[in-house]
Amino acid sequence: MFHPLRESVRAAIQAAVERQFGIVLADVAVEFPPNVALGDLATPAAFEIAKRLKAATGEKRSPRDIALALAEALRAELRDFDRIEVAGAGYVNLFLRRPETLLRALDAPAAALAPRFGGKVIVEHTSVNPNKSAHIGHLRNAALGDALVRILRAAGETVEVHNYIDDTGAQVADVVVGFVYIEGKSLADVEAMTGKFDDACWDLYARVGAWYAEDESRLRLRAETLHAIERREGELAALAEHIAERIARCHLATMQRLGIQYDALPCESAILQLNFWADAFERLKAAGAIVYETEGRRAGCWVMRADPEAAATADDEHDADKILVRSNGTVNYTGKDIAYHLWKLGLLDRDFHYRAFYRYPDGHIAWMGGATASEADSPRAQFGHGAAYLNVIDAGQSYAQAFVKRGALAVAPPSAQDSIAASAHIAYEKVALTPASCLELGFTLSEEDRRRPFVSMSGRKGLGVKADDLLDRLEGKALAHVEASQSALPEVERRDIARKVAVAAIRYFLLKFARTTLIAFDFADALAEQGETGVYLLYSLVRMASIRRKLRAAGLDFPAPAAALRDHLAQLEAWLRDDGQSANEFWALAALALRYDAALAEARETLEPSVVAKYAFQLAQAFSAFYNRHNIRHESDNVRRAFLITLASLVESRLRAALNVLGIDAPERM
RNA sequence: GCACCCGUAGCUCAGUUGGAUAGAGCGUCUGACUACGAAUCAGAAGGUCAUAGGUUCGAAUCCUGUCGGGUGCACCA
Repeated sequence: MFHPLRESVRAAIQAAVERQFGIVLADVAVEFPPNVALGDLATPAAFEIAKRLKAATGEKRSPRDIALALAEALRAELRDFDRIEVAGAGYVNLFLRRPETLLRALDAPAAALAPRFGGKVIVEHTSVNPNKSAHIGHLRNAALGDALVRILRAAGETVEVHNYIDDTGAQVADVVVGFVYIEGKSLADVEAMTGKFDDACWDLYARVGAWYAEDESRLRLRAETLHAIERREGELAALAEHIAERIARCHLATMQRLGIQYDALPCESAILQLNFWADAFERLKAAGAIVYETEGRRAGCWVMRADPEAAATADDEHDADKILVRSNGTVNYTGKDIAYHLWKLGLLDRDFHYRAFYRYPDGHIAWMGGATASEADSPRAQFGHGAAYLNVIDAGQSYAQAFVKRGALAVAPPSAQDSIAASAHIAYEKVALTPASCLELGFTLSEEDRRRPFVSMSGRKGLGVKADDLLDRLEGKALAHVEASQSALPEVERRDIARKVAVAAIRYFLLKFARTTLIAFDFADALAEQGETGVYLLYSLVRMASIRRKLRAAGLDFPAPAAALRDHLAQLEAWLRDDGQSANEFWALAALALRYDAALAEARETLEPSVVAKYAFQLAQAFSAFYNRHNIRHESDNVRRAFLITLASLVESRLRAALNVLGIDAPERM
């Protein structure tokens, strides 16, 4: 509710300022005061106006004087407010009509935002190399990406979710090498393997790393395997395909445990076979985005020029320009990535062939984008052609991602420039391990590593926290709680509750940090059930559910019918009024709940899910305090009880909406 | 060499486009359960916002320098 309100206040201020002072304020700060006793919205615009007036006309007018005039103008303009006051040196504070606002909000949706992107947004996330188990770092990527998808959808956007499968890379080749040259297995042997395949590959991949280190000439086998995979020849290629598909399925299953689904799984092998690059190459050349080097050490290469500023910083060691086509005529990774992104935006004439790869319990299908048409299973699958893309990729790829965007902008027609400009690399820092976590995992650390604040995970060393293992531990912990507190429930239900608690715990843990904050993973923190955790959030909703059950058992309504309150406006007014000393706790709670849409809007604007995570925790905290101070069930005054129920159900609806956007689902009990 | 990210309470982190008294969680200390479930709540102690300048009516936030930590700048993927 506060989002549109804020926008209308912003517009009113701009209009009033232009009319009264002849100043056009492009950005007007309309903020939430520190507490509701200072108003529901406030603007420090008078300070800015004073500065601009002085600069333009030399007229010196005090901010407070300007604020008084502005407040007067706003009073005539804005009708939702009870009063508009000037405070301090020049703040204009706006106070809502509390009873009316509360009653009106009961019928309103949690959020109603206008789409920001001009069409379908393609969000790519997860994109784990399909050669071993997913670990906690991959989980951060997926949790961020999925939350972003949910935020965008809640904000009215159309979203398509992609998970890129790099099925032809060195990492898959390494596992092939391990199976064939270390374990002496054939394709049939590998196909016959039972047990958790991704974990077997996890261990094998670490062994391959050590095996190469023993004798570096063995790296030749990787190169040979990579070539075989690229040519799609022989058993090595078939084995690679088997591994990649099987591990991709493992990853989808892991993510499914968290409730994360995908629409399309474009494969790198298809991009190569269908020769997306050929189209992209022509377009980039035609657009003048790349040039052919005829001299110097990069003679024979096609490169994308760095912008002039960056070019000036080039030295002997580092060129600023980016090579896309090597002197032997082959395209490199960045070039392929540009081609892939031109496809995402519908700027290539080629397309994948789709087959149903993974069916979710709810019937949703993840379509694999491959090179060959198969059966008739994909006639309606239509992917790509996005108006914009958002890539959830770790911050280490910022440099390459910048070139991808430049390539897309260079090729896109004028009509698509704006939406592509809105496309972005959603960069995030990785998850590292605290030295204590490494020791807990059974790894021995060097003296140097032991002293570091954190240690990077390494698939090659087998050092990392596997996603499924962590989820298992979380579920086990939650189950122990549930068995103690809900012993009457059947086991199926207890397990379902434990699963929901585990998902809430891990998702909140990964989303409460801002994207650019490096997470030093610590088992104690991740497994915590107290304090700022997903478990705490669930507990708030479980308490509401409990209240609802008790009230209904007593024949009372939850939520209370709004009609029960409409006839008692004076009473409501009294309950919601500040006491003169401090802000009113009821109104503070209601106003916080009504800021849900503002939090959602900010998260969408900044593409930062932690905004919603922090908001949800704050709201849950405020509700817990309210819960402890006021006993709803034992309230004997019918009207007051209806009032308390109304507040609780308002908080419940916004808290549930916030958790939904974070991918957290609350059980009825826990 | 250049670019990007980070430095805020003992620890882990938030901090609304520059605004009102810098906030949470954990940990420490003091209290509150025969319960609308204590996986909770109330309270206390704890900060020179790395550092030195600058801009501004106003700076944790913007600019510059310095220090410390991380990452990137391959004819690798």
